[in-house]
Amino acid sequence: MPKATRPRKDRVTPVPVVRLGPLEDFIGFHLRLAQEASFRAFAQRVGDRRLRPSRFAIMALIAENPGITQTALSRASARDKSTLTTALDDLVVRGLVLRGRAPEDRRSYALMLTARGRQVLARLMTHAAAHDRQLDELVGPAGKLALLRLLRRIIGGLD
Amino acid sequence: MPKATRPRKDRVTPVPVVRLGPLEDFIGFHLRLAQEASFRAFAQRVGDRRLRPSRFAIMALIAENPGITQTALSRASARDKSTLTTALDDLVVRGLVLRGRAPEDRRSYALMLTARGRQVLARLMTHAAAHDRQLDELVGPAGKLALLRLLRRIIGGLD
DNA sequence: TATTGTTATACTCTATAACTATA
DNA sequence: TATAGTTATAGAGTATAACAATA
Repeated sequence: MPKATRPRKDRVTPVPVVRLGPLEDFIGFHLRLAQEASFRAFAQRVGDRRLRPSRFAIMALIAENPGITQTALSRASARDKSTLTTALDDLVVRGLVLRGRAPEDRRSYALMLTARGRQVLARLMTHAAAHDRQLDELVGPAGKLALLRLLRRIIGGLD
Repeated sequence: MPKATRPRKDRVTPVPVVRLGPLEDFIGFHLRLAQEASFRAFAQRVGDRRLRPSRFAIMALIAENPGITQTALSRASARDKSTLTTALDDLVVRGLVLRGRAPEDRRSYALMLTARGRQVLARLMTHAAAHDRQLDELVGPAGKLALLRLLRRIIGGLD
């Protein structure tokens, strides 16, 4: 370990950090950094650039709610319906999602996963589970429950 | 209230909700929703589309670390340096940030706020404080401490 | 050789408004 | 009139790679 003998730089501050000032105590700032870090770690785990967390969430929601309409899905994922159109176009073209017409209301679509979509989702789900286990380990079992509870309060309270 | 007499639709499920399935327990999914909700609420509070949370964070970090370089700032905000270039170009053009050459290393810039930048930041800071108070109320005083601690673990653990 | 910052480029995500087709 | 979804369009945000200046 040759690095062990490297002389430390003289510093006024103990570490070469940036002072956060008021940001230090802002929940919003930390939410952004944590979400960003989580996003990156998940994307890196999956590898495929075209299967990012947002696509994973869409597919998971369709799998859990077969026949869901695009509008319902857009509400659940907090996105405008036009945003969903683009994402679903991509998933349909790639043979992962099926847009079936809903017979009872011919304005809307009934979304479903294809067989291939279910396979891909299963693979993503193992990555997501592993990713979430990594997060669990960082915060501990009690921390996970507390964190989810606190995040849900924020999500529900800022409607 | 004429709606009071509207007959309820027969539903198998008690409310027209979307089932989250495994997402229900994923930290990453809730981080995204919470960050999104917080982002929106802050942006709405500020009004100005060109002063979003990311710009606010940049300005706050410069104010707290006058003379900071772009690279140091990019690390603190977890963005590539090329991303910072664009954002700083905008802030400089608008007269909020000053790029001064650092005499000791002429490759880098020493960033500072202009007088106008300090004024704008002060205004943003009051919005941010109000926004954070709103979040505080949602999670409670003990919840805030717990939440910050948990988020820091995630941020620090996913390097 | 390595680092700071810029530029060129491209891709994703997002939303608004106007549109269509149905209801 | 109202709703589901599409399209056209635009704007942020992000990153990679190649580059010039400096160390």
